[in-house]
Amino acid sequence: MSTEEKNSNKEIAELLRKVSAAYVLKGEKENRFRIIAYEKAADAVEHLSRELRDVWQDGKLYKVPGIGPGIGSSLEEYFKTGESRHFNEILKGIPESVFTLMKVPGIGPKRAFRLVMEFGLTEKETVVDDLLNVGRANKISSLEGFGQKSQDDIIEGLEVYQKRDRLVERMPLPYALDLSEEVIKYLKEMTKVKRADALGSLRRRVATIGDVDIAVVADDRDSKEIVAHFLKYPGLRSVEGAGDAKASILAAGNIRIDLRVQNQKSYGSMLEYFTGSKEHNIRLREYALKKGYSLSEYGIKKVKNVIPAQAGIQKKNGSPTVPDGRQVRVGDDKQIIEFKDEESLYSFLGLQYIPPEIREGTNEIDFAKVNQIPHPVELENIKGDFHTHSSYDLQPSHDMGLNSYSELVEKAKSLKYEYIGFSDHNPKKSNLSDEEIVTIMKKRKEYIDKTLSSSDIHYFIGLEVDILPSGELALPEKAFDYVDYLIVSLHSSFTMNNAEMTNRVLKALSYPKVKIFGHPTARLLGKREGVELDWDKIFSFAKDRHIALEINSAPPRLDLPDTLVREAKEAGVKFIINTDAHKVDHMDFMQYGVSVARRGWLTKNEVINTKPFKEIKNWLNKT
DNA sequence: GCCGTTTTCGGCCCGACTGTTTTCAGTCG
Repeated sequence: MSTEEKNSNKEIAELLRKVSAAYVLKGEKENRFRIIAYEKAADAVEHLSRELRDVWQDGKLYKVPGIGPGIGSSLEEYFKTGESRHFNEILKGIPESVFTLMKVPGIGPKRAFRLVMEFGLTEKETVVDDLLNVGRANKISSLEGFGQKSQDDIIEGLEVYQKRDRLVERMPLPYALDLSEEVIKYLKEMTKVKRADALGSLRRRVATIGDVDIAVVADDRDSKEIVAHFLKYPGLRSVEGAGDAKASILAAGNIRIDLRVQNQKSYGSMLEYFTGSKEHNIRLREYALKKGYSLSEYGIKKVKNVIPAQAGIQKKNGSPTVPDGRQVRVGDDKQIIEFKDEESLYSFLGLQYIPPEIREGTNEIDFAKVNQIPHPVELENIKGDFHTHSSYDLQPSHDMGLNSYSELVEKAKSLKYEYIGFSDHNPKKSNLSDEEIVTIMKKRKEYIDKTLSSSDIHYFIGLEVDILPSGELALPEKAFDYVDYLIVSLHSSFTMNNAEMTNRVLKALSYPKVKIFGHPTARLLGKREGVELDWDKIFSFAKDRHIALEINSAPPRLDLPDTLVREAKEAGVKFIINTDAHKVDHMDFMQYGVSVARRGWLTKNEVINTKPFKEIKNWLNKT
């Protein structure tokens, strides 16, 4: 994960943050908004779903929000020549070791610069150790503006950094959800806990989770007791910090868990605020400010002339209801308006309710203003699963499943599905002749049809076929007669360049009966980055040929990633949400794929396996 | 330095905590 290739988005975001920090050092006051601008640009680059360099080459650099003429021209120069004179000028005189120290908790740009300069710690490789030595020799506390406590905190921060350096992995969503449910269950052992929710990235169902945020509703007077209970959580490894109404601990695996206790009256604002994302909150506050409201985790304050939103506004706390469109002088009314749920908060601001999954600060607020937030697909809409692996032995190229076709069918029935598709891996090509493979496939079809002849659920016979490096399929075409559909996916040779990989995939998608592109980026969360593809080409091909992009629900995959899902949706592509189950229990993973779809703004209309059996048959026959 | 169904100029999110402080600076989420 620590790849910092030249011109990667990660590297560029880091560069922009360095420039931002440099402006802090040059003068935080006069550069205040420039600093924010660079930070915003860095965020935007970091969250981009494709390489900024490619965006630049497509001539769309200035379409990236946060990149304007100033930063943009510097970046162009950087792409062309490998450096930017402007960035160099700003960064001049700031040793690299300063930026290393800034990664230590509790050390920001100013302290980092000060410490590096005071003690001459210009070696980037050793600066953490060097500063630790200086601190242990009791030399920091005598600096002006530092004291004993500062020195202790810095030493502690350095030690944490050293330990945590290699452990900053984020965990896949499903594991974090399990952990949060366990903690919530533990908290609810106390009857004074009226309600507990997992917030933050967990509630937004982000594919990987850094730390677990949990909020609790309780009376104010009970909060201390609840915090104390939390600090006795059996999975606790250490206490990071604890106050009256909040605390954070490290659980096994160095997972940070934050707890906050709040009363019911203002819980809506709390939920919104700690659900985030940070970008969503900033945009929501900017939007509120334009309407004359200041937003915080406690509620809303009026700050100036108020033009209320169109939809009738009900003021809480006895404030007068303001008729539509009338401008009202509120003066210095500092009263805070509280919201017990999020619906009333968004509605107060004249916004449609925004589901947590899409609160990412893209353009959800613009959509909510005009009531255009689509109704997201739900788990209950799913009518079948097309990616399941059975224990039928067709000498497959990869892992077999653990359960029989009949058992998969039973599970599908228990999930109230209308249909199920079987997609074992293709027979291993290197061990078998084409004729042998055809025979195996024929026998398999006969076996399935015989075994399930009296089944009261519809089934489809499919196969998951490897895309060979050449783009050919690892299945002879004569065997296609024995399947209803094919899933094609990448299982090897992941490191081709973009153009080669794109051609490879397009060729694979051109074969008859190919209806699904399985786990399209082939990423493995925390282990392997996704492949490079020209997504525009893939999307338009898939759309024209009625090929569905898979959203693979398996916890380590969650692939296609949500940002690409949204782009594909805008390109008119259809999707299918599958589990890639290798045993019946895995079929319960469907909820995670649905979360990815929701984060990609999908409604059920764009998800093929929400359609009834008849439509599925039509789709399978479309070419 | 960026940005605009209230602006091409005049704005730019909000609050907590902590420490070294006589009113604030730095860091964090």
